[in-house]
Amino acid sequence: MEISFIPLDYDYFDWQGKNYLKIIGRSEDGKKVCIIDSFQPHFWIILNEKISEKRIQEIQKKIEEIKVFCSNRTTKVLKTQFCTKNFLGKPVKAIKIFISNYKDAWAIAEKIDFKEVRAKREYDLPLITKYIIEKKLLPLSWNRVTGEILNNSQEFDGLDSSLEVDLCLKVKKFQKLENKEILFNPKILAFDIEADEFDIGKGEILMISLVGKNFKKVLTWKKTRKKPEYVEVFENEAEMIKAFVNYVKKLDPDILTGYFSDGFDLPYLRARAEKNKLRLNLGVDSRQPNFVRGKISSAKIFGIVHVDLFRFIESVYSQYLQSETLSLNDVAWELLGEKKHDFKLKNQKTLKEEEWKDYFEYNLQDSVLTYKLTEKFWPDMQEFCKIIQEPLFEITRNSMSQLVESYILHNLEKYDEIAEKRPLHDEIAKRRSRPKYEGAFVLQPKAALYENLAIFDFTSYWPSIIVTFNLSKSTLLEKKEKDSLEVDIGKKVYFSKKPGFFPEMLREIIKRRKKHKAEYRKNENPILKARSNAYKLLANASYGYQGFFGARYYCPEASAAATAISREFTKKTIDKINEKGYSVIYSDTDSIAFKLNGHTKREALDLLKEINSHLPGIMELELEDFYKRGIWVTKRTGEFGAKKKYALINDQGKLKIRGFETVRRDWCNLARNLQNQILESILKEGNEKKALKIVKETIKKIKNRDVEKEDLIIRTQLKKPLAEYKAITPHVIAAKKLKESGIPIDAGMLIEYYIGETKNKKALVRERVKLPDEKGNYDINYYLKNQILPAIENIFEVFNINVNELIEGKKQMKLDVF
DNA sequence: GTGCACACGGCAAC
DNA sequence: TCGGTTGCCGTGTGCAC
Repeated sequence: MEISFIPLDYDYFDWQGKNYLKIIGRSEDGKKVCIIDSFQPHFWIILNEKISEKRIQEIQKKIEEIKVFCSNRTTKVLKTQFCTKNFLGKPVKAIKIFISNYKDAWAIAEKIDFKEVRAKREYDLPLITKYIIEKKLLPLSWNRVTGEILNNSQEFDGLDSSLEVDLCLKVKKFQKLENKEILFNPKILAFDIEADEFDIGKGEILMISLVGKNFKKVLTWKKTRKKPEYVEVFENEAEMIKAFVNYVKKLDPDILTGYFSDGFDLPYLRARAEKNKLRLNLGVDSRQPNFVRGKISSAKIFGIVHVDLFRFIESVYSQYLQSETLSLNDVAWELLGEKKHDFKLKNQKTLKEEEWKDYFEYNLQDSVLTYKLTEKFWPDMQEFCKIIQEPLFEITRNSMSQLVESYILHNLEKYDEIAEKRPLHDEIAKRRSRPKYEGAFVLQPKAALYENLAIFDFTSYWPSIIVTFNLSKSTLLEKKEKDSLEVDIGKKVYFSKKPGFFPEMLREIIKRRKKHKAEYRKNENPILKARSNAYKLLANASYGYQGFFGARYYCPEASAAATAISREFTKKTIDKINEKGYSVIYSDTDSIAFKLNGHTKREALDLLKEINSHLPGIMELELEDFYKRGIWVTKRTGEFGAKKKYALINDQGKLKIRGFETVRRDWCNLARNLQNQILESILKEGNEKKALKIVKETIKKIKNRDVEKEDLIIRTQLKKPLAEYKAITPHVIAAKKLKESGIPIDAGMLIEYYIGETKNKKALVRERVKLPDEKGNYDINYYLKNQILPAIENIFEVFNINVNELIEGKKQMKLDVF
């Protein structure tokens, strides 16, 4: 039997003491297929260089006799092979050790104890990763698979008959179908639950919505007289949960998707199924979801890829979103232009008959949004999966640094490298306590309103430095060598000029990103965009990876060298721009803003060309944009210009605002909106007159108590459990108030409050905190002095105007007089 | 009691 | 365990005077 097959979900099992893979995917004609493949795992030991051939053979012979007994099985070494490989860029003598069961690789490695063994490696890779690297059955890629159909076979203890699939094949061989792009549209099913208690399992699940292509359903046990046609009513919670499982099985999706379903929906379903003595047998082998431990446990369902879209967005895309929170509502609004339905959750017992309809609608809409967002992110997930070569389940949950690491592991073969090991507990502790290294350069600006500006920035600064200067763990030298690169990072460090695999991989990533970006420009489709973007994200994360304490290829010297080199280039470039008759105003890391001083744009572009002709390697400076005006302000404390705070307007009238309160979510909308208007007015008009008028109107509005409460609410995130706070700040007080009113408080919650008026005018801010629902007058003085003033004071200072006087009314009187 | 410096905490820039 | 450092600024806190 021969089929075209695309792998979606990977799992493994033991049979007769050996490892087998069971991989679920689809055939070209849409059948759900499970293929079973054998796998002969191995790991490596690396030997000292001066070892004799005879001694190597002795060691091999002794290793081949090793056996371990654990968990009711015996695992043995099957064979060994002597090889010359590379490790951290250097040739090494190594022995490849094949074993019968990979789960015991660790135990076998522990039994190997010869003084000639320098290191043991690759016993700590996940089995599925190891399998994919070895056999190259890549996720989401089409393969021609030849095999034997298993139909009620005794082999593998009758595994095939327990699987709900159309076809089960025991693999003989397979081959990647190159140059054949069969379009694969996964069947997506989105779900969302509503429960009457927020704590997992504490209340009952009231309803479950399911949305697929041409499918919309809300399952409930609540009996209401009038209900929308998509609502299906069951006798009780247990029957509803059973129906949910049955629908999932019947609809047979490739992807079951939820929004924070790892942390809420699936754990809740599990808890309620247990309570009702039901099995949540969602897997194609009828297993229940497996909760893989982690900071948030990941719910894995065999044969259906459970995607928690929130986690993918959080780890991979959040930095590119404008949304102030990653709530479904905010993200859907930004990406789809749609919102959740307006519905204020309250206790179901007090819900009126007609309100249930709204509740059903609300529940359905959450699944609709999750479904649409998953469709929208599908190209991105797919491209990441293909590029990183890890299964979709892992891709959608791993952090960027893990994705970088997976990419490395799946590409080591080209360099004949043995993989480095993961750091263990003690090593991590040591790395975490390392002193910080110096970061990038930030130029102190002079506060003023400037006209006719340009900004240059370095293209992919960190990756281009790492590639150009060959900075990595494997190229770091112990001591100075002939023709090595010397970098001062507080002490002298040296890097080899012989290209290392990490910088070379990064070079390849950047090359591909360029290629796919060009392709996308010719043919704008979502797949090409996602592909180009995935390479970009991967390149950008590589700098952080080397400085990350959990990395296999951790190298703080490389990170510190990269920042040292960046400071040098940025400063040199600033000098050069100044020398050519321009005036540099500001610079942060990889960008430089300067005044044209009467030069034309053409001349500025010529300067850019000239600078580029002297930059080494793949380093490149590019034009970010030309700007009509820009404003920099002073810090509130001291008279120096503030860094990381500026606003610009380009020739097309588009604003670019950085660092100001306008873009910070922990300021009330009143202050943010006002500041935004002020900046826009000043940048557009070129003076402060109109802006001043807006300020006066706003102050009047505040004093007259005409401001809506929504605009006064301050939102601050609770970053850790309440009890851990040393400083009792206003948002901590607000969180305590919430808790007292019966709302569960968790780290990560965005706490909302406003500042109310009290008799004691000098009370601490935290003593004036009120929750949004609490009645009371807002504190006029607080909003004027602590919100409005800080937001605009420094902007007007540029024009020598004292806003404080305006607020207190002195100047206002004078102005009124004239 | 007031003024100051500093720690804590959150969030942004890159 | 689950990228990094730089920087701003409000609020709280402890100390000097």
